[in-house]
Amino acid sequence: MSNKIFDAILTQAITKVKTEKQQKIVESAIQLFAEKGYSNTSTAEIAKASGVSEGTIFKHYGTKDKLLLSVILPFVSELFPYMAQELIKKTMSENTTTFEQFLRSLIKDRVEFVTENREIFQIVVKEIVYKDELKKELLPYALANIPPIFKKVLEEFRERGELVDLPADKILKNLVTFLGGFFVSRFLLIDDFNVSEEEIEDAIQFVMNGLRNPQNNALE
Amino acid sequence: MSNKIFDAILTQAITKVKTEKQQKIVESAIQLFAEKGYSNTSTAEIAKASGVSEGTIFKHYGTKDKLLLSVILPFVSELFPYMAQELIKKTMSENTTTFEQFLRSLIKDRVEFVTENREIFQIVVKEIVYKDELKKELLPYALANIPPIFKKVLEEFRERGELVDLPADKILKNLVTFLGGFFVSRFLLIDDFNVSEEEIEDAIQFVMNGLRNPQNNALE
Amino acid sequence: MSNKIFDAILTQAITKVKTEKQQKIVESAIQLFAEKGYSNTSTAEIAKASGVSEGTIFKHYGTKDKLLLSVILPFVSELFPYMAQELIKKTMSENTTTFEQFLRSLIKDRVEFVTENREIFQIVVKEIVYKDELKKELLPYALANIPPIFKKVLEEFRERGELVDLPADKILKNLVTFLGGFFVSRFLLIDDFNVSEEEIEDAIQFVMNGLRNPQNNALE
Amino acid sequence: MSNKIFDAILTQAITKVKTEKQQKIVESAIQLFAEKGYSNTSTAEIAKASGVSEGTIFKHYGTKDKLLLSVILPFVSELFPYMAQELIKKTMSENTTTFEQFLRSLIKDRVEFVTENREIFQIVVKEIVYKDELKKELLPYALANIPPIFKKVLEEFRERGELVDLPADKILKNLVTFLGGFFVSRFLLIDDFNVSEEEIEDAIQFVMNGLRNPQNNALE
DNA sequence: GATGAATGAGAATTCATTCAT
DNA sequence: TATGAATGAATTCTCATTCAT
Repeated sequence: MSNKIFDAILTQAITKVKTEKQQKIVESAIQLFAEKGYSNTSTAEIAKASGVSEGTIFKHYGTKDKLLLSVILPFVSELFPYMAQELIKKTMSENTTTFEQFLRSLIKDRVEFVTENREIFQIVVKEIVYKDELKKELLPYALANIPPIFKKVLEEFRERGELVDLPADKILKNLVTFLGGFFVSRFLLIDDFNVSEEEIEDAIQFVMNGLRNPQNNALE
Repeated sequence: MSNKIFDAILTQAITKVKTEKQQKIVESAIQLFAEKGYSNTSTAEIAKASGVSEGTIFKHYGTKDKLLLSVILPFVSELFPYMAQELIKKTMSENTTTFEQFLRSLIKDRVEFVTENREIFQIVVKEIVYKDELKKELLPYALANIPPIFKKVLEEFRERGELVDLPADKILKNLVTFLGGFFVSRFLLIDDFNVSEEEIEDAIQFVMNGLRNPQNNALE
Repeated sequence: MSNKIFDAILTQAITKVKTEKQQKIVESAIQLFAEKGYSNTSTAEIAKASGVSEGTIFKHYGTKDKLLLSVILPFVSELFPYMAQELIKKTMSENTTTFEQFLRSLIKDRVEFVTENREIFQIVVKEIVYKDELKKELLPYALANIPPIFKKVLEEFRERGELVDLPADKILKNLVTFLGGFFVSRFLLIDDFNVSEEEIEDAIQFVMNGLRNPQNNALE
Repeated sequence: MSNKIFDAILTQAITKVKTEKQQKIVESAIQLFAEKGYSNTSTAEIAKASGVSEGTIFKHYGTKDKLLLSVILPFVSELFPYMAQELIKKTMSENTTTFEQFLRSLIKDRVEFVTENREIFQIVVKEIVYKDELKKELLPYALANIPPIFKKVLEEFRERGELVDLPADKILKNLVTFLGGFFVSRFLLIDDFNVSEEEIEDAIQFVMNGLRNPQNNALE
């Protein structure tokens, strides 16, 4: 997020002391954006939902766009760097000596995080899918931050002999595809209020072993 | 799609002879909706892009909403039932005696189909993600059509001893999660102009075998 | 007016066939802008005054700014080139053998023109004074068109021995200062409905006895 | 300026002790009004430019309109009466025995004054041109104060045989037209940072040779 | 069937002004 | 005295939709 405006909005959103009304504006905005999407939510609705005049919204956030960013940026800016740090920590930690343990820990941790921030997660995904500008800002940022570290982790585990003998790139691609599908389907398509332990275990088994019957080794 | 309006629009969209202008309207609408999203595309833009007056659009489609459905419905109404049929056919076909072959055939076939209809695919996904009403209409429809047949297919292959010994439900969930992630990431997030054979093979290997090193059988 | 947008608006304003409502919009805009100034006139007022919905105004003119230009540009684009042509014609004409005759003819002609377009004249002057952007567009344009030709004319008359022996630049500056003051004071400050012959003659005498070569005593 | 509100604002603006913040408010207001015009300057801008809260502005000045008057009135109320006094003094003074000397002295003095108060001059002219209400207040006031005294002065000089044999009214009209054009063009249209001696002399020569009695050939 | 002028409801945004602290 | 949060009316502008031709 090299963009200066982004930085300005972010620091303001995080550091600035918020009045009660501002709190309510952000809360209402989060709820409405998550539910109906940014484009289908009017500032009048937000104002009404938060018991505030429209003027107040613009006094504090300038434009509807900046309001969206004020909601999104703290989330994404926490999501990714945090992930990066945790990835490394988990790899090294004693509790995650195997890749499977690492994966379990990662999924559980992110499920918890997204569960807590379900609505913002929905907004982010919806707008990345819908607003080209946002996609163009956020996607490169995400791609620049996560994959490199993830790849290192994967290489580490592969060297330990735990992973299939494929380039880390390829492993990463499929893993991210599955995890992306997992989070989006659970937290956006089906508004699943809690992802069960069992479901997580099933996912882990799928990632680790695939669908092939282990007894049936006749590779084609 | 129990909805009568849907049916009416659908039959009209499919059966009715289209004038040249109507063709252009639909083409332009598809392109613009795919690019900018339904909410961010005005009828004025569509009119301009298709070299037609705004009046004409409404003469033919009544409302902007119906225009969207005229674009989407033929696609989804073809996509899902067709898939169902093919699924069965493929399972039974001689060329797809193994699950892996079945999977390969399925993915290739759908990649081809979505590649050809990339823009409508993008519209459908975007609006399912964005418009709750559409999600509520299409998702149940899709869930009612695909999973049951898919489950049958999976059970068939499991009985043949090719698949891991888990309930078809669980297998299905993870498989769909991955395939959903695959198509959305390739055709929507990254506007990939052609998905390579290699990429497909990698995906198949991932689904079939997972990430675990086959040499390392130390199950935890 | 090198600006492309200006050209586009100008040609559209001149060539495009106007509906009755458009006529009324322009008429009302002219009257209100002249009376209250552009900044102090709302599009709602214009809509009301012209018996049209606000939407219609924007359908035709896009923005309030473009409406202003649609009103102003035909006037200025006619005013200056026309002036240039006339200036030369008058100098050469037999009826204007002396500078005084030339001056009289010029003033009368422009008085007539501005009298007919009094309101637009007021708008132009007001906005040049008030809107920096417009001043920056229009002033250089005016300065590039009028002075050079004017200077030639002055030099011609000076060579004929009719004018004081000063650089044409200096003569021009003072002449324009006076004429500018004349038109602005009569048509803007005091909303004078008709400038009398007598007043014009007084002005001419004022100017002449300043510019006339004292050696040249041949009073007409 | 018969208006009581005007008087109240004026006396307050002149007599009341100003806090530092008030000083800054007025300074910023002057600068912004001069640059962008009253209508195009928001109180928020003024607040920001002067490092003061918006509340403070309204605490002190009540309305934006009154702030404008607080800026303008001290200027005009000083400008005109002062001019009147000076006019008489100059006529009688020994240094200004001729009309030309009087004119030179007058122009130089006013050029100096306006140079020092360039911004307020710009505000006054802009708003007189733009705001009908202000024009209706100030113009009659100016017309009631200046012309009568000016006329007396002109009559005095005419009786001395220095001026052309025309009614003082007519002389005045053309003189004011030229001087008005002079000040407005130099200090508003072209933001001339200093009007040169030479330019002033040229203007005087222009005026003199129009007004000077041709029988009176005693050039200074 | 096609046009395009016209609409009016609503969208985002601005702004002078008020008021509790 | 000074603040700045809050307001609501007004402003520019958008847009799906209607309708006479």
